[in-house]
Amino acid sequence: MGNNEKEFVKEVTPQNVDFSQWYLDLVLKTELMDYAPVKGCMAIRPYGYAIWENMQHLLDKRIKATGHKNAYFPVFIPQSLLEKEAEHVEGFAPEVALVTRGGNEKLAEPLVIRPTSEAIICSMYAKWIQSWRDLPLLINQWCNVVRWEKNTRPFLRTSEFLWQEGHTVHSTAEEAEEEARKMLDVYKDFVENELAVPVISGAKTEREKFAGALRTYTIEALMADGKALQAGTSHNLGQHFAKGFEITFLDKDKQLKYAWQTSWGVSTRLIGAIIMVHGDDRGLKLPPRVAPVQVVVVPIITKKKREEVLRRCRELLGELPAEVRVELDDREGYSAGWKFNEWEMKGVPLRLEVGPRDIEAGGASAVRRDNGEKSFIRSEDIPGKIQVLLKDIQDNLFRQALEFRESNTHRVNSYEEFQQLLEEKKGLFQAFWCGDLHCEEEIKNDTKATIRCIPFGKEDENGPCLYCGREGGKMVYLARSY
RNA sequence: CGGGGCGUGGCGCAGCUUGGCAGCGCGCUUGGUUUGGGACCAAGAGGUCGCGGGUUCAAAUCCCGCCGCCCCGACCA
Repeated sequence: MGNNEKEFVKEVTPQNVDFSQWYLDLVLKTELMDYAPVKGCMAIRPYGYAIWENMQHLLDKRIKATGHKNAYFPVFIPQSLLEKEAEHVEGFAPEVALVTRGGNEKLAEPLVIRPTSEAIICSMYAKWIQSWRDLPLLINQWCNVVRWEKNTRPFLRTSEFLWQEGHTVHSTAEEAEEEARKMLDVYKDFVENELAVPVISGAKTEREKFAGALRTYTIEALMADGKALQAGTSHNLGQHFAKGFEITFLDKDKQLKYAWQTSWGVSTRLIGAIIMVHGDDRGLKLPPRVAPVQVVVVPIITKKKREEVLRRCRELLGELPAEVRVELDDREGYSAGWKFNEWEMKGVPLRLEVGPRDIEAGGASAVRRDNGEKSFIRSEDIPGKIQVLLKDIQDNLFRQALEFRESNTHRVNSYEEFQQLLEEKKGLFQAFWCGDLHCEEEIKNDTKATIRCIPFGKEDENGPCLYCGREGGKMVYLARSY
């Protein structure tokens, strides 16, 4: 190990110098993305897309395991459809992209490029649902959406992004509520166990909820710079859209009723979360479960032992369990040291070094990305040990992120204390809030911090409102956020 | 949309004040020597200086306009 971190990573700004620049340097240098010629749009490069594909696979399994089926709806939404739910159109109007021409002809009605698909999907659901027997209807879609953003950042906020959106219809309010909560739990399980990102789940305030929803639930994560990130949302839409789109069904009691709905989504933003939760000055640290390359084998080639080393490396690939994503870096012209730094920057969880000395000793050297620990593994132990190490790295990343979050969560009792700590320490803040919109807005105006969520399981804890001091306030988490 | 900063080979920058052959480092290509924490030598390739006007014998450099990107705010997955 060298004595100076900077020797290892060139051209990536250190986090403590400029976190934002660190992030931007990293996404470009590691070839996760590149800027495209359209404002706020990016090309997701193969290395970045591979992370998304792994995430898709793992989440899609969970979505299907909870009874949902995938489908696809059009990217174009007739403008009039978007306008059928008042709050919804008001919320999204400022950021819709509109198509007014098709070929050489002006369109009779402009088409909105979907910012989210409630409108187009509800218009279809209205046709598909007549009876209680048609319910629940549980559909998910993987697609792109477009929101004309002013302030964009790779993965965190882009004009176009990839996501999944679930849209379900139920016959009772209770069932819709249960669904919205269940899918939030699915997200929490997915994000914590696959991405190793700890999240706090809870409800959004009225002010922060989705345009058109009855209630919005959220999972919130804390980034390494002390800012919070909304990592996923699940909405109980109530009957708002059902009424706007005439989604009705004849119930068992022979009454015609409006249906109850939910929608829920996570996006490529989660890639940003992985970067900002786990990364360090040497680059990305990808959780093994979603890393495109879990193990990189780096041959230490010397002139005399060149063929022997390469042969042993190729053998090793065949000995590893088939499910391990492994890559042999046998590129010529790059020194071993250069490759070490490159793969560390790209966040590969585990590196196996195979050189003459390792072969001599009957094994390979393993180096973990999460903590830099180096160990020698005998050849016969490699297949089993690799799996153990990857599991341990995954767990360790989660543990470290959780510890970071806990040591950066502060309980505050006064507004002055809150404002002071917010400047000094950043992070998440626990406090009480009376529920008044006025207090919520004043806090935001004063501090730039928002109420991230009203956490589940803390309903019994009550106290004086952070802002107005009124007793009986609910426990909330506050933070500055992305 | 307001405030600030920046646009010069792929990347990072110098040159601009005081107009006069478009440079440096890294990367890239080829050949050779190397390879246990970002190797070395040699020979090469690569630029409408963000875009459009203007001033001038002459513009990366001066003037006007526009565009893009980044940072900080208002709005948001």
